[in-house]
Amino acid sequence: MQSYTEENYLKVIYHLSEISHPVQTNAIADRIQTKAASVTDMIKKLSEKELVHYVKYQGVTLTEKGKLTAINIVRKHRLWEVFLVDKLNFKWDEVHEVAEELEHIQSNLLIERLDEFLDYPKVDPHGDPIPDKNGNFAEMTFVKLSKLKNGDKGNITGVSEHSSPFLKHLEKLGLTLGKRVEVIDVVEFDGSVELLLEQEKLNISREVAKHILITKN
Amino acid sequence: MQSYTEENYLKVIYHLSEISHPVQTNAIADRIQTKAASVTDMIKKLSEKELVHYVKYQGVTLTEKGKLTAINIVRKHRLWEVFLVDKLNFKWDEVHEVAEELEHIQSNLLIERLDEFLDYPKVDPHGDPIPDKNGNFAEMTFVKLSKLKNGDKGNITGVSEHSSPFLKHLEKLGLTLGKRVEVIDVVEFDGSVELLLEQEKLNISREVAKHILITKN
DNA sequence: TTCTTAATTTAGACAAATCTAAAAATAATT
DNA sequence: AATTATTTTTAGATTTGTCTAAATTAAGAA
Ligand SMILES: [Mn+2]
Ligand SMILES: [Mn+2]
Ligand SMILES: [Mn+2]
Ligand SMILES: [Mn+2]
Repeated sequence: MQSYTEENYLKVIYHLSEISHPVQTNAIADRIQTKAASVTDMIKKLSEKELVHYVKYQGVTLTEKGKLTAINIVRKHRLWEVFLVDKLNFKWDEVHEVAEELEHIQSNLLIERLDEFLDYPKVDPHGDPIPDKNGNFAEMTFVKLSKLKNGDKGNITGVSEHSSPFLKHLEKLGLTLGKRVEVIDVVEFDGSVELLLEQEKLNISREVAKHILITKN
Repeated sequence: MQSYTEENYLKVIYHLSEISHPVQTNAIADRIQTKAASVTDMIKKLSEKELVHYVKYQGVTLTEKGKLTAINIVRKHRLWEVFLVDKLNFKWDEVHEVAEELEHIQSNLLIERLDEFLDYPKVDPHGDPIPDKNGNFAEMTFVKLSKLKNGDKGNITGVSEHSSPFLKHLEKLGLTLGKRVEVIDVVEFDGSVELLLEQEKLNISREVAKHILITKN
């Protein structure tokens, strides 16, 4: 059994592992809003417990045990987010903070029943895949909207930025999960994207386009 | 904002206040599974924050602020218990431990939405009243089954013991919330109670009868 | 390769919550 | 009222997670 804090470290290391191997001390410190010295202390503790593999001055990688623990926290986080949106009518920009707390509730029965109650959802409100109880993900294949060419079509199936301002912005533009879009033009000058959304023309900045994930078809 | 631990102390002091005024150090220590010395330390801290009124060697009472905080935790605890039973099919003896964790989740929006989702329940799975968001309880008027006389009739509307073995025992006997019972005889020898439950005769020990709460009618 | 900068770790301290053992205050008995 | 027993508080230590400041290592530039 891990503490609330240890769980947060494992989850952050898990997410950062998708970007760099091994995960560096400062990267963790930034994410967790703490100082590098604190991270080093915690890393040593996680290493003692064989949840991470640690090489001094190099960084950490999750052990199999650590990875499974982290994935389970991600599973809980995402299931709770689905619950908040589907059952309690939260907006997709309101769920993350609460899920950060709920993900630490310790009860396997609770999470299995919640999964069942939600009818075994495969993705969370931001399009992120929900691992099953064994830690297996359904493979997702999306591409950044900013990578699409003129004439490319597809559906919005995810976002790579979860901040409330960004999500609210998308909501206002009507760019929500499941919506079908077609790229009309990529403006050469600033990289902004002209697109067609339900018969309406729309222009979004390159910065926004980068964080919208599309499944082409 | 109070810590997880402070919240637990406030809740325990609140419950113990129904028994004794002021609440003594050892009573708290017993409930919270800690030592008297630790309780004294925490009491001082809560006193600093003006959540309790503390007189050395006498004990503590909740201030208005402390009482409201405690009631809010009780509200959350009981709403979560309703959720677990009504929506996730937990048994009434399985909810308490999980609710002990869920009650500390910090989000007013969450708890108001949960209340709405559950259709504003007035009592929890053990018959305990759920305070509204202002801390007001619906007045409950029940009497211990052990206090009933021959011929008295009423409905089971609560239990004063929440342990899993006790609740499972009641479940097995069919003595669940809402059931109508009639006292046929109170056995003089051991105080056990003969009662009628759905045309069936049933004998329960005095110890069990003490913890079943009845609304007479 | 040597110097400089950046990243990381160590050393020592601190706040929160707990504990044990000892001291002090209150309550109960003789 | 004096003695004994119980309850409560203090003193000092411990664990977890954090911090600042200083020392160390690694990486980058000249
Ligand atoms: Mn999230
Ligand atoms: Mn999400
Ligand atoms: Mn309970
Ligand atoms: Mn209850």
